[in-house]
Amino acid sequence: MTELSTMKDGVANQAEASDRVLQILAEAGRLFASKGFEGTSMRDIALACGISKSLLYHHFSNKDEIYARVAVGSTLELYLFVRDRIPDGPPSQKIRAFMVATAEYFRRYRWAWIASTTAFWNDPDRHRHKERLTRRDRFENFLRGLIQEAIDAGEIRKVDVPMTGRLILSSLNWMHRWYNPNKSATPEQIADIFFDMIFNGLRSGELVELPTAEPPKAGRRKSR
Amino acid sequence: MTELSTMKDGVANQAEASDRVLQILAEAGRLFASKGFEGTSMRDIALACGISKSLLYHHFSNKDEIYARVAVGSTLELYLFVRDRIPDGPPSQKIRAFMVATAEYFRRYRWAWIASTTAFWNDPDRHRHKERLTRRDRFENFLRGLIQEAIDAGEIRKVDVPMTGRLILSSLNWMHRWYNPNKSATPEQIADIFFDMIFNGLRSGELVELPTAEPPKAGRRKSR
DNA sequence: GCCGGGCTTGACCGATCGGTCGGTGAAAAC
DNA sequence: GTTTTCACCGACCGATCGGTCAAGCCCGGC
Repeated sequence: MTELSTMKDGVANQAEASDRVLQILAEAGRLFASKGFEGTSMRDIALACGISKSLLYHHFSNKDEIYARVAVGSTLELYLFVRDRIPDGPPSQKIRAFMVATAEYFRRYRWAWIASTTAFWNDPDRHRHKERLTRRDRFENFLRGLIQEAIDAGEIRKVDVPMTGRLILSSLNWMHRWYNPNKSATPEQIADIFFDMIFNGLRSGELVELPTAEPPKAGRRKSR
Repeated sequence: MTELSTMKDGVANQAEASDRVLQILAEAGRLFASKGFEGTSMRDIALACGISKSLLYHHFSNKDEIYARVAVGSTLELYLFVRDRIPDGPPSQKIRAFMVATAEYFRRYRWAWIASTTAFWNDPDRHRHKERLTRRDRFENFLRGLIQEAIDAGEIRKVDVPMTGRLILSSLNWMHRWYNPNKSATPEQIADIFFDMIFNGLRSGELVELPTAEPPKAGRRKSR
């Protein structure tokens, strides 16, 4: 039921869906995330929802559509979710906000996130696969824009932009494999730690402001 | 056939296996990696090998055993493979070597790597799951040891060791999702770039040697 | 009363799943 | 020359897969 409520208020294009549909999407997402698409049967989903298998076909035309609503339907939302949480300010802090917002999305829509980032990454459905890539590209290009912005502003050095984006996204995308909601920090805190490590580096040594650089931002390190 | 030869000379505990067994493991690994465990049928594997389905059961007792030989059987080897490629020298360079060696393993045993890091990550088989976790822990603890070593030597600042390990492994573990063998750099080169980003940081600014630090190592950045 | 229309169901379908079985043919062992 | 061994195959099994269908159930409007 917690899945249900968090999904309702977050994923915009599913706002008008009935409770039953939201329940099915929540349970299906959880199952897809834990057992994969092929490993999850329609009977499994029906059993988890406490309904008959036939009812699934009353609300959805087939298994693919359920998956599409779970995984594909929320990929666009990720971009919108994150974009709306980027504050005005120095570009490097926008990157930090990008990472924290992505982590928040992961925490709130965990099963949909896992299903969309792990299962079906080589989708046999050509059209849907293409659409997912388009949405994914929009999300990644947004990050690359922030990185380029930070380079232009002189806040980060002239690194390879796509490669930097991949490093940042890797740290976030892999989180679901080791994150334990009962232990350690929140996803947002973890994203903040990763930003610090990637931005400031692990290396010991004094950091000295460049004369041309903008005024110092929050969270700067002065070595140990 | 290339899969076959690379697998034969690399994965030690499969050295005595017949060509047919190696062929099955290679094709099965490729299929598991692209379609997942549940999404790959025994008929698929047999067809890919150009043999009958019955022959699979002549060489393996069941589908699980094939998966175990593909994924679990090579996880220990990853640790040994990487350990043997860590040179003597400054701890930070050991970390770099760790990343490069892991990337080399990824390049050479790509399908086994993908199968072991993606499919079946919540294994219904309790015993095998536990064994995989043990092997995985050994690999990760080895990295954490290197990180602690670098901290003790004063080469990297006092960061959270497990979290640092997760950041480094994330960058490597996610590589299979975007790496294109026909384009861009080799996995080893990518690992080197990631090490530079994580070790030196993205941040602009002059780095000044600490007086107590050891003599400079290769690859140091002197700002932009 | 009763009637129409969504929500819900169990029985059922053809296809495919992992796995088994008896048998073949050729080389190795005796 | 006979027997044993072994890689290999086609036919087949029960179970489960995704999906269909006709028929009930429930409930507000008449």
